[in-house]
Amino acid sequence: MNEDFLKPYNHSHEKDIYNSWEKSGFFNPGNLTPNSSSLAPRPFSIIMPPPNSNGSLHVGHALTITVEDLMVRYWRMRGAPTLWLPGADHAGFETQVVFEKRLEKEGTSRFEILQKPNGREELYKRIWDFTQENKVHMEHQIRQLGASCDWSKETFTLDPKIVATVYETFKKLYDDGLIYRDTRIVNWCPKHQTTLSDLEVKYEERVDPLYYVKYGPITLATVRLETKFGDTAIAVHPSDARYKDLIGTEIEVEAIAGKTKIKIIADEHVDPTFGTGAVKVTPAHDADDYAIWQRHKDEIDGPRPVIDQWGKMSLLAYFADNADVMKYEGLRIAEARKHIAHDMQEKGLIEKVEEQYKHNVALCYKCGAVLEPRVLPQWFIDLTKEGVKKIVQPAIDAVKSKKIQIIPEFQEKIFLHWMENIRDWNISRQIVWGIPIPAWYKENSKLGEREEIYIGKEKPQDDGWVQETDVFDTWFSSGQWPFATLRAHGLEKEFYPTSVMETAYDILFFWVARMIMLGLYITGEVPFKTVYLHGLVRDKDKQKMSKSKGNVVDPLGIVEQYGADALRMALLVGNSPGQDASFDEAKVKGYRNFSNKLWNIARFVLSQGAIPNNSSDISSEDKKYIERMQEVKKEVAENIEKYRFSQAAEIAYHYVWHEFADKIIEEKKKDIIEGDEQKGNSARHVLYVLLTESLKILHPFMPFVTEAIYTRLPHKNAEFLMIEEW
RNA sequence: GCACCCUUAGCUCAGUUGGUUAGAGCGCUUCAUUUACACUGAAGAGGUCGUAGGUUCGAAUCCUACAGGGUGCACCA
Repeated sequence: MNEDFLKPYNHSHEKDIYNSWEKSGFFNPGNLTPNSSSLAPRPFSIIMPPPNSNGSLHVGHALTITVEDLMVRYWRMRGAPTLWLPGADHAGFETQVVFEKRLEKEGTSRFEILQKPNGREELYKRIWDFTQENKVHMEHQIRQLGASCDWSKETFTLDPKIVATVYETFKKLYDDGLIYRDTRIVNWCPKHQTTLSDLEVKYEERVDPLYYVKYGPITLATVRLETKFGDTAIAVHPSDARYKDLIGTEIEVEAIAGKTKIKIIADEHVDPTFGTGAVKVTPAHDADDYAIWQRHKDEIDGPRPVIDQWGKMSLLAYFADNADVMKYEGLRIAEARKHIAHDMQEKGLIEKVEEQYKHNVALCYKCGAVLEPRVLPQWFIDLTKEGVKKIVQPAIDAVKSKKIQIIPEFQEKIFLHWMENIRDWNISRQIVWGIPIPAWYKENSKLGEREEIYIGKEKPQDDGWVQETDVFDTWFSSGQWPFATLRAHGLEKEFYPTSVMETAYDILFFWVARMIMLGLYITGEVPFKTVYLHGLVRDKDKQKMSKSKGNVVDPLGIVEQYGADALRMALLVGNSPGQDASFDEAKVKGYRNFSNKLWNIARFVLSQGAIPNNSSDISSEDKKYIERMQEVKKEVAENIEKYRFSQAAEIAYHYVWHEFADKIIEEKKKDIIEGDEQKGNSARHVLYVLLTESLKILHPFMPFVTEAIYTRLPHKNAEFLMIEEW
């Protein structure tokens, strides 16, 4: 036995194999020569979802890499010009949150740094360095998983060419009247001091007291006592008999602030069955109330903010002279609410309290802070203006007409439902880490008025222009990723639209929907023909992996222990699209054993003397074995092409272990030992053929061990199994 | 509130145009014992495919209702 063909199979040479692949240049489609199976090669391309450059890869990334590499290796062997373009995402808000945690540990904060002269530049530079470190680390990890992606095309979302494309898109949207800067009530995270899009809001059920507050002749129910200082009206349903006579009048109210007057208005959106059927209207701190004000602008005052950007009471503007109110100044919301409740109860202004009132609270999806709605000028993409469904409708049509196929199919309904109810997209973020919005405006407007705007990086000639300091929502740039990356490398013509977008279902709206909309808007074509959505990888007990639970599986630790091949198989088998999977190390171990099984098959077959071309004298029995193998190969190919990866992997696995190894080898062993020369040679031939074909069949799933064996074959068609003809 | 997904072996899950004895990994039982491979082989136990109806010659698979688990969207103070 060859000295380097030792048992058991040692996966520690995976790195060497990867290096030789990468050095060969065959990850780059420009270096591939079409093989004979590719009579009419259609390009196959995948843009890798760029991992966030703010940490390490998790098992979900490993699944992404596995599934994509499987397709890429398969199509490469089929002779298609195959491009897999890797990248990394600066991941604006998310990265800044991670970095701010680090600053917290250092005993400082982003706000402290921003106070310094050039603080913004310093902070940006530090986060830049942080992401570049992570990026290098992640690239290394992606290699360890065996990803046959074209590193020469690697792209970062902040590369100058990408930023230039993002600016062009923004300008075009603006020129088409699809971008506006306007004052709206938006989601504000008081911890991280930025607005968030509607998608970045998570709702959580909380139990809070519901206060029934006396407003003169009316009693109304509210949780948010502390916003009462920003009330500008009371609203009731127009047909509510209880309040009919009061509608349109001003009532006098005894309150903490002393005697005040407040107007009663009628609005269809008030539910007469809730509470007392009357609702206080606080346009500055509630989205619904803001909407009510917009419908009654002529009758009542607009937003009267009494809570500041840090979530503290800010009453100076309206109550400077009122000591009874000013004593709450600077208190946090929760604290203020308690004090106010106490004081109002003392004054007999609270009729009753429903202590166990269940309601949903809006939280920041990333840090869990309670969001405070605020009225602020922000940049929006108009996705709803009547007759301007320039962006949304083509995306809906593309999916409905199956120009884009979504796998699994049920996700299509979820996609369409969201798209059909889409709202305008707030793309401005008040953070430093991101692509600056290239705009200037004149600060001469009041709430609700449009101001003069100039789009461009350079300051306009005349005076009075203020530069925008907001940056884009990360998803605005990553939403352009397929065409932006291909353009940056001059590959749009050859590879756009891409073949498959493979990612987790939890970013269907965040990312996939935006890519479809922006891709169609800019290029007129879909960005990809198929969307394959994999499920989330949970831990052994079906729990979501998280650092705080301490159940995060490090995929690279698994790779070190069992090999990337084993991890890949474990992630693939039993995994179906759109369905969450749980990660079990025992399963990985099982497929590690399979690597060893394959290795030993090869050791045996090669030790018998490999006969590759035996044109004559193959027994009819052996011919059947080859035919059977061809069937299996076809089945595996069909399943891969239909995106049934689990099936494909299982068929390949079952064939190689339980048919080839367990049955055929045992049979042929007898022929070699007991049979005559002809029978023996026929057996040697069929074993060698089945071995080489098994290597091909398994290569997309288990690239390392198959390549390691291929290297040791006495007869080869190609330099690498990776570029063998399927 | 609306929608979607899941419910199959002890555990985690496959099972895609409805069709013979329902599969995989791990676990379990018995046997084999130095073999290409113990990271092994052979044999086996274990399933009313959530419940109740329906369609059909035939249902884990299609339809309806219900129950339990989960997710998304919306949200009325």
